[in-house]
Amino acid sequence: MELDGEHSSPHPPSQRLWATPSWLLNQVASRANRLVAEAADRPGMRLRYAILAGLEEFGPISQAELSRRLGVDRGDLVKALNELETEGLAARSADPSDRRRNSLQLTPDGETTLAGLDALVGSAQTRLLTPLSANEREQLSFLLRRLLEHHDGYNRP
Amino acid sequence: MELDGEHSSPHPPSQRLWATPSWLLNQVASRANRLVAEAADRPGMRLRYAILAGLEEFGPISQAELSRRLGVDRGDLVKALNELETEGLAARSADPSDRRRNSLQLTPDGETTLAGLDALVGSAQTRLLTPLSANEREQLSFLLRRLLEHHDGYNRP
DNA sequence: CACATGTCAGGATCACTGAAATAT
DNA sequence: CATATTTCAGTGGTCCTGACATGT
Repeated sequence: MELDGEHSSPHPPSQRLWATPSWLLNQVASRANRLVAEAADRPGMRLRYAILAGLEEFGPISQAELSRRLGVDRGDLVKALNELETEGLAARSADPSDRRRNSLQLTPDGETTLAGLDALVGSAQTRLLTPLSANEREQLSFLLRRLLEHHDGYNRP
Repeated sequence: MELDGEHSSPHPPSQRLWATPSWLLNQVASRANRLVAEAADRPGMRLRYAILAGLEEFGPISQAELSRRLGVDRGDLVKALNELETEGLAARSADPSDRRRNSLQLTPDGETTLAGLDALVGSAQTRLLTPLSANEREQLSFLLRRLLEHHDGYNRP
């Protein structure tokens, strides 16, 4: 017996979950991550892109500072930077003014890689936001930024 | 030397990341998860809550159907149900019309547990959405639901 | 036979904790 | 001494893949 009616109905999600923003956020974030992952078919793209973008934008910066501004864990940053450094996309050098710190910088190869990633990530965004109008996309980003500002960004105080 | 100016500036995030919705989504989802986790100081809360809420709402249902409607992995559902069953919050029984299926149901204990979780999760939501007006909260949920509907919900076709 | 279901094993990313060594 | 930075080891949750036995 097939009982078709039970599993052919396409969508009915849980009203309770449908009404809780944190659930919606996680579900949508999950879809977004899938889109980014399949655009650049390499793992760990989110963190890599964030680091490269941050390095380009913030110039020479220490790891702790970068960690705070990106809202990324310091330990995870270490691992990612090890990879990026061996691939020649980022460089660590000693900070003369504070010998605890590494001074991080983007390499030329890192710049070009970042440019390529920009395109990939951008295409994933447009695919993610397909059902929304330009106004609605701006609204969404605006609201998310407001939330992020309030629950301020840093991992470790 | 303190170099105060470098790490006392509160916020400056990356403009590039600040402009990509998928990044914002992940960051906000992360904050939301932290709030839920510390409201109910037990791990694995998101999945447990989703299952209990789904069971109450969908009545007797098979695991595969529940997995689809919640957008949750089938394998992870098995593990979580094992726990919920040993704790007496959910019950598996044989579906007479299709002997492959388990018929899942909430126990009375599961109902009361769900009610308690509702309060905890709810308080986490209000804390998450603090900076937004009622209108804006509805807007946010609306937009997220639209995105979720478009990139439809199911894990496995 | 093809297909659905429940189950299990394992990998990969991500967020997080705790601690150590070094420097301020 | 207290604090900050880098680094490492490890945990747990979520997502995903592949496989298997069982039933339709």
